[in-house]
Amino acid sequence: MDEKGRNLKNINMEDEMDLKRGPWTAEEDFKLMNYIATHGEGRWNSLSRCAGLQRTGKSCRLRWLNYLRPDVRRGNITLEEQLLILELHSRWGNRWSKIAQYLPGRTDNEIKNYWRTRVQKHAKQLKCDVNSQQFKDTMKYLWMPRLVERIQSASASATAATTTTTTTTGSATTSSSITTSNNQFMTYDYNNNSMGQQFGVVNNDYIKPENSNVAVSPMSDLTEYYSAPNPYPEYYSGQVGNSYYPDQELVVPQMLPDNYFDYSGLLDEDLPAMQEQSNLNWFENIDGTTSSSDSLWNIGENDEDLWFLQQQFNNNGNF
DNA sequence: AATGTCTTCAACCGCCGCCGC
DNA sequence: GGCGGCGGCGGTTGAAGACAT
Repeated sequence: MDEKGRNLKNINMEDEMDLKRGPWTAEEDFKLMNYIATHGEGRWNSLSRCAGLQRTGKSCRLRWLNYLRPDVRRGNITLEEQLLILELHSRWGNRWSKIAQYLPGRTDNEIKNYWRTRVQKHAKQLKCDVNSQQFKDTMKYLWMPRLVERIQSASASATAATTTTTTTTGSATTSSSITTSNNQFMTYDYNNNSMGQQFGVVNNDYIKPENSNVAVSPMSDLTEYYSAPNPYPEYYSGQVGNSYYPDQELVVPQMLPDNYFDYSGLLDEDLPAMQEQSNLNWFENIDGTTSSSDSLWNIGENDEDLWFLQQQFNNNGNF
């Protein structure tokens, strides 16, 4: 019986199938992990039977992919991840699995939950439809730039932070490049209020994305690579069993492979034309003063944020 | 402390596409 | 082409914990 009160729902059995539903027990988890460690994953229905689990194949698959996989990553969604989710959702909509491909260790289910609990909540509070153009603009012109600011703010206080802001005179292009501790990098174009195409993975010490005059050097700990405690850490550390990856210790990778991401599909060709540049000054407070980075709030996370969003939403609804 | 309400997220459901027969 | 099994995906649910009153 764990802290989540598992077993409580297991009283529901399908009459003729005798299949178990509800929360998984620790015993079931270990059966599933052991079986996959020995035989690998896939063929979920037969896997379930062979492993002695009275679960549907789907249930086994879901439990493995969303919870037991050694590389699954839980915990708070970081600012960078929030930014990425907002950006990718603006491109692809509710294609959670596709979005999840670009957030290593995050599951489609988790991203979907994040969207529903955080993003949709604010749409509701703003009394507008989450799919409305107005709310999309709010995200694009308010939420995302603020996130970028907050990321920069965090990086400014971090040792050896390398977030870079650059201004190109003449074209008035202002952009920011952010490199995260797990080697993701992304750029944000304030002119277009878009992350554009320039995000991917840093493969070496320095990177200068194409079409950008921003040189980015690696940074340390812009965001802590959050590695939530695995439910069965001793299992994956090799103390209990280690046959899933026979040749190596099972640990949650702290550094992802250089080619972990495949951003090849991220083309902007099909994106709608960028909207006209916002007249808003992102760095200006309601009272006209300029925000210091330190005082920037985690947009969307508290009442103050909501008040600000509502003010901007009401006053600049046409952006 | 008790109760009610809200939030979170693991798990389920139904649909769809793919594949082998 | 039809059928059934399976895996994958997005939508939804509901229990448990957090928070408010």
